[in-house]
Amino acid sequence: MVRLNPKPVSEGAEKLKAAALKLFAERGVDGVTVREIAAASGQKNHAAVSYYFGSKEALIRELIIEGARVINDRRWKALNAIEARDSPATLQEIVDLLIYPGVSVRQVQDEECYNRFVVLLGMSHRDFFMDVLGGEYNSGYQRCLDHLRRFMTHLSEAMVTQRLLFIGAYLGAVLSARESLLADQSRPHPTWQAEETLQHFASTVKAIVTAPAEND
Amino acid sequence: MVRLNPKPVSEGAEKLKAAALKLFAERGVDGVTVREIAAASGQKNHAAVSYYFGSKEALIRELIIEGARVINDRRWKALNAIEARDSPATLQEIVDLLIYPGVSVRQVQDEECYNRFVVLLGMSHRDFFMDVLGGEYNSGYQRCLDHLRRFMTHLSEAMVTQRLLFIGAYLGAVLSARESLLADQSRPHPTWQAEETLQHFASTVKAIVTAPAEND
DNA sequence: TTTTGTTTTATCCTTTTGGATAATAAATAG
DNA sequence: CTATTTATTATCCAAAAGGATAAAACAAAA
Repeated sequence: MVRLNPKPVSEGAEKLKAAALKLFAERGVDGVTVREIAAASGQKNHAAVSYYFGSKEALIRELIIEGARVINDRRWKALNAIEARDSPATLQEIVDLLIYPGVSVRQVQDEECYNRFVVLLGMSHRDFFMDVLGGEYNSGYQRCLDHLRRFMTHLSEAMVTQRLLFIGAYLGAVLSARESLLADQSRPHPTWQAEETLQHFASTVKAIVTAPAEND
Repeated sequence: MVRLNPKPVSEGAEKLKAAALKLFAERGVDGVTVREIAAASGQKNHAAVSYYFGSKEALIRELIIEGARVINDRRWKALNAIEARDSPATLQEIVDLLIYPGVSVRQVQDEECYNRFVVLLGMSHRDFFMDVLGGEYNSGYQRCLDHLRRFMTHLSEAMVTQRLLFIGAYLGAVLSARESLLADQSRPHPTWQAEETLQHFASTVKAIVTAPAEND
């Protein structure tokens, strides 16, 4: 029977979401069938997706929102704390807030997938992705960008806009690449687990923010 | 009749390739059907893809190689000229060689698509993509990276490796984003056509290369 | 135990997919 | 002009797709 009020809080639904996120991150939503998702989650039948989520698209929608909400909440909490104190936010703090909330999005110790999933989806289904994300779940990111502007007063407004877009692309690309390397079992990538790698990345993001204008 | 020796040098094949590249760049190879490709190229029938290329996969293969060859040739020619002279390559020159050969890959004044196509494919079908690309068509890029190393003597070997990967991700992401913005007719993006934008981007790439180590 | 609600399983259905084939049309030899 | 190659078109096909349904298995409350 098709459920009128899908209740995704259950073990089966969670397994399904984890399996779907992993496969979507690896191959994109169009490269994965609901049959594969069901099989990867241990189900013998693909009707499980319809049962728990109504449709493949609804499942994708839920995965987007779930991760975005986690990341957004982390940014909001941290920014509220920073803004409540006396001293202004440092560049390091803001860059960290761009990077770290997007790491380990799912609390369970699954393989990290969310950034690859989101980057791939944002490229191949931009309209759908933007529609699902809405303005709501992106507000923490926007708050970070507002802070970043304070560190780019040496640039024209047009250049600031461009550079913020550069930074957004950089974030998604590197966090996705990191996930790919961590997921790659064929070769060991010891350093990519390390905290220093993310700090190294952060230092290059800061370099983009503070790079001079070069108006020649 | 099915051709034994497909000869893709023809007007029909070129139209097909242009249409396919555009669609693949927008939605990924799994999100586009051969029927859509044929229709977008003006063909009334999807058999055109089989006729000219043998299969959808063979068409994708050809698109990868064609663009990679163009980019690689540009890098080789420029690097040969630089290395033939007395003075060593400057950082600006090498960064330009990372960026500009990937711009306007198809000589015809089509919409630019190659970077989106390649980034999407590299994420969703990494093994296939790497297999098609082989070591051959990537040699110019590797030569650029070898030059870049000369400008990163302030970093440990592990950090250099990481930073080169950061740069690769950054290049693909920004050039892809640029293509998306240029293709977006819904809103005007005047500055993204401009040469200064690519130079602005180059200055941020240089900032990543030269950023200090921050070993604390 | 019986009843009720939830989850899994086994099928079924319609549409779409990539590919194949054969017939036709167009172009280019000879 | 005729013959032959090249290109297009109209169908056909088997496999795979997302989704729907109903029966069966399971769990929990009465």
